[in-house]
Amino acid sequence: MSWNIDFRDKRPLYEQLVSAIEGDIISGVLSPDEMLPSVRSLATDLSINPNTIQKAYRQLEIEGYTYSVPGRGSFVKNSEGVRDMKKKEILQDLMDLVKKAKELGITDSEMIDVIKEEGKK
Amino acid sequence: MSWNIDFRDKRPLYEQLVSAIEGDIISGVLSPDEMLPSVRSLATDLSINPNTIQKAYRQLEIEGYTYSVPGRGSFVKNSEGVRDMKKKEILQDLMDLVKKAKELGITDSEMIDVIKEEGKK
DNA sequence: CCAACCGTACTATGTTGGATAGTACAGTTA
DNA sequence: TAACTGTACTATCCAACATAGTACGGTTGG
Repeated sequence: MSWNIDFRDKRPLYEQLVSAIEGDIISGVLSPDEMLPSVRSLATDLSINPNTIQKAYRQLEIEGYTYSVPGRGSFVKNSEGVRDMKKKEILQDLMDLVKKAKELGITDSEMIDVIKEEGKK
Repeated sequence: MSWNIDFRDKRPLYEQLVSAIEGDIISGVLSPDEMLPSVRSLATDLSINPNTIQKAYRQLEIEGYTYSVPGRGSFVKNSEGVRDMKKKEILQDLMDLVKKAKELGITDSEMIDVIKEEGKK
C-alpha cells in the first residue's frame, strides 16, 4: 500500500500515483469497496502536497477505477468492466509493439519465446 | 523524409522529431552517411524554430544515431550496433508488457495470436 | 577570394504544466 | 461537538519547452 514515488522521475507525481494505484486495483491488491488512504494522510506519508493526491484521486475516478464520497473517503470501484477494459488496452499496446518489432526484423518465434519464458520463476 | 510533427501532441516537438528520425534510420529509409536536412531548412519546412531542430539533432548524436560536422551537416551514422541495440530495447519492452498482460490473466495463446496476426494484410 | 551555406552557442522572453501553500466549505461519524 | 472526510478555490514558484535574435567559425562552389 505504500506506493513507490520517484521524485527524480520525469513523469508527474500524480501520474505515477495513478499508475501505481491502478495496478493494485487491477491485480487485486486492493479489493472492491476498500477505502483508499485519505487525501491528507497519504500526502503526509508520501511527503507531497494534498492537492497532488487529490488530482490523482480525481483522475482515478474519471477513469472509472474508484468512487468518492465527500465526508467518507475514496473507494475502489466494484466494476467488472475495468479488467476487460484494461485487457483491451494491453492487447492494443501489444499490437503496436509487435508491429515495431517486426519492422526491426524480430521473428515471431523470438517473441513467442519471450512470452513462454516470462513468469517461469 | 517529411516527418510528421503534431503540435497538439503532449510530447515535445524535439522528442517527436527524434523518434521519427530514429525510426527512419532503423528501418533503413535513411542510409548510412546520408545527410539529414540542415537545421535551418528543416526548421523552415516544419515551421518550427531552428533551435528546436538543433536540440533534436544533438539528441540523435548523443544517442549514437548520427554524427555532425560543423560546416558540412548532420549525417546518419554507419553503426551496425544501432539496430541490435534497438532490438534489445524492444524485447525488453515486450517482456515488461507480457508481465503486465499475465497479471491481467491474458493467456499465452491470446498473445501469440496477436503476433501471428500482425502484418498479415 | 567570398558569398552562401553548414553546425553550434549564447541570451532573452513567453507559455504551460506540475507542484506547493494556504484557506475555506460541506458532509460524515464516533 | 470534535475530528475526520472530499472538494474547491486562489496565489505562487519552478522547470521544461519553444521561440526570437544574434553571433562565431568551418566548408564549399563559383
